[in-house]
Amino acid sequence: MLNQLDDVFHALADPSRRAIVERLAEGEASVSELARPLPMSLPAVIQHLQVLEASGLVSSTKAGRVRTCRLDLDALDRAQSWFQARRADWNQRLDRLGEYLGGAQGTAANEHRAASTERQAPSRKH
Amino acid sequence: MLNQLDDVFHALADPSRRAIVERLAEGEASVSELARPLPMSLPAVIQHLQVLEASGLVSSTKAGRVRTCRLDLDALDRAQSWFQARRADWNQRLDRLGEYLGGAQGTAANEHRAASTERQAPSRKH
DNA sequence: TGATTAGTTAAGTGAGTGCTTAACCAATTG
DNA sequence: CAATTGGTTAAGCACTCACTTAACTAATCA
Repeated sequence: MLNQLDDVFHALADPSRRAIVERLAEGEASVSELARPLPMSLPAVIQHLQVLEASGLVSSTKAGRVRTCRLDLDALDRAQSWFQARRADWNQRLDRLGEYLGGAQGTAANEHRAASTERQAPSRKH
Repeated sequence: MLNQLDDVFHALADPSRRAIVERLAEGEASVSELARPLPMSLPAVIQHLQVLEASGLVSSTKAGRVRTCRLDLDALDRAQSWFQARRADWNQRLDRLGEYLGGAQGTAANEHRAASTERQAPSRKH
């Protein structure tokens, strides 16, 4: 269960898979709907979907002969929070640096500090 | 220049490279400082650094015989904004869905809407 | 000066990726 | 029923990846 981050980032490193995720961010879709805009065979798309499912970004259910795919927003948020953690580290270092340089507000270090340190709200109450 | 996203996500898909980025988020470091905690040969680390530099996440300069590496926070922010765009799509869809269902506030659709749609502040003034 | 330290280049290897085509199954339609 | 539609599996292939060892350069130190 640990380092799904490997799988998530690997999944997103492919432009076709990102296109699928972008499509699913606008709503559910069947396998062939997802395949239609992509310049490759159906089996290739299914393989991409398997990668996305393995990463946890996408889930799907089959009804009759059509499989419906949907995005797992929580998985997306979990990946995003890695970036936020890096930015938090960065800001913390700048804060310490600014303090060390003897300044209150308005020091050179604090000039470069960016705003968004806050975590996003949880996407589900459940 | 387009789809640096491929390169950035590919770079971050490797745990050793993420470890390097995490280290650099706390401040600059030399090649051997970055290599020390990693269970692999120095050339392997250098190859990872080349991947990170090619992605734009890391830059470096050489002074004497030591190369100092640093994180490019802007590149990190650019990658993060892809996630924010997906969440924005998602929320927009939920909004439309909620509207369609005839509700104002408090509809089932709006219940699931998460907070962070805003873009982060630019990290540099320039 | 010669030894050490910091980093780099080159070549090779085994495992994994992103596709393909061909064959196939199972639900739905005429 | 047979034909079509939606999806799946399997095998193969060119390419890339994450390492390795060995050999090397250049800056600094004793």
